[in-house]
Parts: sequence; structure tokens; C-alpha cells
Amino acid sequence: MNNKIEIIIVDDHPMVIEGLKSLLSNYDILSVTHTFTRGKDAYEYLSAHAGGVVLMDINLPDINGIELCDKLCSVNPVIKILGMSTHNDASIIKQMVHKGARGYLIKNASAEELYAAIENVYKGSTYFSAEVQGILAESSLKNIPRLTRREKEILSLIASGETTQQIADKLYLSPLTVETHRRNLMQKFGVSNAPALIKMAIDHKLL
Amino acid sequence: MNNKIEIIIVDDHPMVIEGLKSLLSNYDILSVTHTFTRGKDAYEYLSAHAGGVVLMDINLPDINGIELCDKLCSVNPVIKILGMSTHNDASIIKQMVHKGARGYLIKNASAEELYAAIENVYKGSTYFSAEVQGILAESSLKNIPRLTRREKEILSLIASGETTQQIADKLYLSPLTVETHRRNLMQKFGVSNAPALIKMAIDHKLL
DNA sequence: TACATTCTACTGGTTTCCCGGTATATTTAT
DNA sequence: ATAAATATACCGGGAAACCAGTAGAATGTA
Repeated sequence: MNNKIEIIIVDDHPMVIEGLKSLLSNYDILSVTHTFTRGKDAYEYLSAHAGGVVLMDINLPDINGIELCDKLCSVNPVIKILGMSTHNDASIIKQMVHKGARGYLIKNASAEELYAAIENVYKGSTYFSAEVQGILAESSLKNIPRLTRREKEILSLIASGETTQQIADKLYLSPLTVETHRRNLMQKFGVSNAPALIKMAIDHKLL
Repeated sequence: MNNKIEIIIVDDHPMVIEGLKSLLSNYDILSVTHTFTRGKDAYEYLSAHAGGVVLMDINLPDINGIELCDKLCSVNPVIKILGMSTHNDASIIKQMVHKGARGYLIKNASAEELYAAIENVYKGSTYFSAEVQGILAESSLKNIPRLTRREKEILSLIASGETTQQIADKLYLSPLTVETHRRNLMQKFGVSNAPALIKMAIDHKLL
């Protein structure tokens, strides 16, 4: 037991794990103690071990990174997770933060940035790179409409080519009700027909 | 000048570069001589230096990896490029190969696989991982419909919410003509309404 | 409890879409 | 030069979507 900061890496790309190890090896205070390529293994270990900082990729093969983050944070609220991804997708970053991540990095981060992020998160603070902050700021401007459960359900049925009548049959609803939902969807997205609705929904990653 | 295989890495993620270096350091016959984080710099160097194997990421900040591959291969046909990406997108892999890449790796490759790929490519052969081969095979099964110029044009107007009449006005066509094109589009995608058409078109990366 | 949201459903009317055909001129490829 | 693909355009008719407005019931929340 020494006073180094314990680093746990969860990423399915061996070359990224190696890269992180190599970048972090320059900082004596840090020590990469465990690496996992599968979310399941990481969960098993981390649900029983507190302390340290977890560098976690969002795109894991077996489990969604966001879910994993959620689970870990509820089992072990002290856990310090630093999300990572190649994609600078605002909605993912938001979700990640909402689920308890203490910071977020895009993978083109430099060693300095990486270290700064780890240091901040370890101390109990948070860390978001300028780039990530910019993305979050931008995304908060264009407000993504909040859809209800029913609306999401009907939206995906519209996308798969079902007509109002077919959707009504499938969900045991009046076609008039389905139509109302479709109209509400179009209104929420500010469009005036279904093709544009589908386009917008996909653009906003809701399909 | 020794008889090692010269490796050039082009990737905008410092941690990936480090990871590759670290993974390759176990093979004495390989020597990472140059690394570039920008496509422009890589182009300048590589257009004047033959030999070795280039590990190139597709997602570069300043230039499209596919374009870069194309340019390099026309300037320097002997060049041996090994494409890399986190995304296992069939159309990108296909394009890359078409533009002259000798192999393709997904970034979760192991050190062994990486070495095998480099060895094959260096010898003048090609290398595609089982995973990549699977993706290519699968993508050749589901045939992506070929759209004409007019169809693409009308498709994107439908996606942006224009009605048949509006499209006709915009393109100086009869609405009946526009409708024919829309019908042909739906037929090509095997769907029976416009929302499903848009979904399919986006799924096939045609929008 | 009171308020807000969501889900449900309706009337009546207009517009657009979708279908089954057909057909000609223009490009493009062989 | 000849075939194939593309782009253009039409008819008639039925189905579905879209619009404007209203409103009760269920659910959740303060």
C-alpha cells in the first residue's frame, strides 16, 4: 500500500490501454493497477473496490458505458469515473455526467490534459476539457425535444413504415389517438410532415 | 540505415500513437520512425519518402483519411497503407481499399494481429482481419440501392420536409415527375411510404 | 389537494401521398 | 448503332396524412 493514485482503465482497445499506460507512466504519482477490456469484469472488480480513478471508455463490447457508469455509481457512490470517447457526442456526455461521471475526455487529449483531469477528479472536483465544455454549451442551445414514452414508441413505428391504422391496431389505440401523437411529435420537432420528422429524430439520435 | 521495417503512424490521438508504439516495441524488427497527428504533415513527409508501412487512422482532424490515402497512393504507388478505425463501417473500409489501402484494422486489434497485418502488408500482400472480412461479406449481401443524381436530389428534399409540389417548384419539374421519382425511391428501398424511406436512406448512409 | 403532464379520443375538412398503369425524350454505355 | 438506364410526364382513384380545434381520463408531482 503506497500513496500513489490508483488508476483503473476500462477500454476494449488494447492499443488505447497501452497508450494510456505509456502516457501515464511519466507521472510517478499515478499507478495503473487494473485494466479491463470488458464491462462485466470491470463491474465485478469495481463494485467491491473503492478508491482511485476509473478511466472508462463509453463504447464497450458487452455493456453500454452509460449503464455501467450508472450501476457502479449506485453501488459505490464514492467511485470517481472519468468518461472517455472518440465521439464528441453531446447527448452521450450529458447522460454520462447525469449518471455520475466526474469528468469527460475526448480521446485526442494530450498527456497533460489527461493528467489534469485525473488530478481534478481524484481531488473530488470535476473535469471537462474546453472542447467538451464547448460541445455541451452548443448542445444546450439547440433544445432537443423531450418525448414521452408513448411518443417514442409511435415515433419508431412510424420510422419502420407503419401507417396510423397499423400502429393503432398494434397498440390497441384509436387511430385518432395515434394521429394526435404524430401531430404532437411533428410539432415538437417543428416540422410539418413525417419524413422530416424521421430525419430530425435521427439527427437528434432519438431513433 | 538498418534492416528494420520502418513504421509511420498517422493518428490524431496521442494515446493511440503511444499505444501503438508500446505494442510494437515488443517486435525488434519494427521501428516506429515517424508519427503525425495531422494529415497535412503526413502527406508532406510520405509523398517524398517511400518504404515502410503506414498505419493510418481514417478520422483525422484536418483531412479525410480516404482522400489522404487516395492522394498518397497516386503520388507514391509503392506506399503500403494499413487503414485503422474504431468504426467497423463497411462503406468506409471498401472506399479505403478502393483508394489503395493494403489492409484494414479495427482498433481493438491485439498486438499479434497488428504485427501480422504489418508483416503481410510489408511483404506486399494484404491483410484484413476476420472481423473486417465478416463486415465486408455482410455488407455485400444487403445490396444498397444505387440512386441516380435526380433521385438523391429529391430524396434529400423529401427528408427536409418538402412536399411533392414544393420540390416540383424548386426543380422546375412537374409534380407528377417528382412523384414518379419518389415512387422509384420507395421501390428501390423496398418500403411503402416516405417516413420509412428516410429511415432506410439514413441507415444506408445516403443522407 | 391542486396542478401539470400525458394519454386518450373526437369532428370535419383539405391536402398530400400512394398505387397501378403507361409512355416519350434524353443520356449513357456497349 | 443499338440497347439500357434515366428523366420526364400523364390518368384515375383510393388511402393516408395533415390541419385546427376541443376535451375527458389517467397519472404523476408539488
